Amino acid sequence: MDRLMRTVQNVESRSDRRKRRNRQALIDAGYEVMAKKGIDAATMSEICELADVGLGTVYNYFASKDELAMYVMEQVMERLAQRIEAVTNNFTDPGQVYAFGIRNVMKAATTDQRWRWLLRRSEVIAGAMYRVMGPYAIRDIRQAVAAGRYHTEDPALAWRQATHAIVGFSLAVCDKDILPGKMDEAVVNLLGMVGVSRAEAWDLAKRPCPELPGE
Amino acid sequence: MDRLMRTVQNVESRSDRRKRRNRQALIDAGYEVMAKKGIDAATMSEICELADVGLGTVYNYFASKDELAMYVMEQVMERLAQRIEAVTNNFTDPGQVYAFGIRNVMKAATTDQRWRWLLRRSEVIAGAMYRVMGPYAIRDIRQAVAAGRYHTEDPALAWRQATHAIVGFSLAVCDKDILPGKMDEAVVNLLGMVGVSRAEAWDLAKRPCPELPGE
DNA sequence: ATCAAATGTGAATGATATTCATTTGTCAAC
DNA sequence: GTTGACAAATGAATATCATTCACATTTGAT
Repeated sequence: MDRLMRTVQNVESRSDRRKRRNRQALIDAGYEVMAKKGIDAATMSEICELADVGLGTVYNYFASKDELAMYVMEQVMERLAQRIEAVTNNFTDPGQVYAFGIRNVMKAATTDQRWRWLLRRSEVIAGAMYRVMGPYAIRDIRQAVAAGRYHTEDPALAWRQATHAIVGFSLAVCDKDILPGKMDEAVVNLLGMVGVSRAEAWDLAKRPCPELPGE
Repeated sequence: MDRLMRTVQNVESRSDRRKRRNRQALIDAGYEVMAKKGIDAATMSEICELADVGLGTVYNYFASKDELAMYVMEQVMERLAQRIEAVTNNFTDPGQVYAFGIRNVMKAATTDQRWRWLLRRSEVIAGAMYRVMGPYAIRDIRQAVAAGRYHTEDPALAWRQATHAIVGFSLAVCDKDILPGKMDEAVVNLLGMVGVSRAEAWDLAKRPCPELPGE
């Protein structure tokens, strides 16, 4: 009865709390270890050790190592999306919001040491980026289209392609196949994908870029 | 002495022939098995079995399973690139060559059952696509820029981003997250990335698409 | 025919994701 | 406060491969 009450009233029991703690601890530990050694080299042992749970426990929360990796990526994306959102909230030019967003995703991906290893599993990180940041990005594209700044029929499609292109660029920068200075042009290319003319895109990419709030 | 002669005269000895056969048999078997089960699920055992060589032999030719996978991908790309080249040779409109190329890469990636599993390792397939098809694609972009049809400062950068965007699109189609009918628009987006206006891009994407020669 | 070098071989190794039989913790009911 | 049934945690044991390596075979110059 009590349990039912809690469920109905959405009150968290002790075990619910522990479950939430464990789950989060595993994601955090996963992030820590995967960022340090890469997804493949990260062992479940080390992750469980760091999360301070038994080796078998992780499988009560995630079906596989890959699923854990996916949730790790999603958390990384969610946090970045919210930091970007905090800044673009005040923007007035609808064309600049998306442009600013992708600039910052690239900056994080190419600059932050912790991202580098995660990029090696492109399809996982691009998938997480699509799912988690998509709602923000697609909305931003849509608004810019409504304002007549962008021209694209299907913002979701453009975003899908953009996520992979962003990951590809970041990966190449990390591998030193592309100089980081190319970032502006990479942004211009991505803006071209949503129907912005080359000249306008360069204008957007060259504008000063406000700092993101700290983590 | 004889050996030296052969080397100098570029004549293949028996063992050279065997080596070439083995290497090729391993790549072919790798393609076969990886296409059937995916790169991760493909075992070296099964690949060696199919190639009819001992389990240890593969390591005389490739440093690791990942390196073998890379060569498998490169071969897939090389063959496709050459089939595309055979058709675009006769094109007169410099803007259409690259457009035709990416259309066909996407068609192969989304249609051919054998590609599907390979897409699951995006960064490997995108890397192979960049390296192997890059010389053709970058040349095509460059010529279209010279003709005033495309507008981009760095064709290599655009191609780098395009490879990942192509893989991302194809992956999403295989996962049924995007309808195959979206391909034209995906091509339009990619053309936007090389500075083609939306209207021109739609024109290019809608043109009839000659068939590729058979494999 | 003989030898040294190159190449092939697959049983053994090592690393680690995943499973599962047990133990431990939780909480509603009495 | 005790109990019992259920949920969750645990880590030793298992299973699966990639990779290695000691040895066998083939090659080709002499």
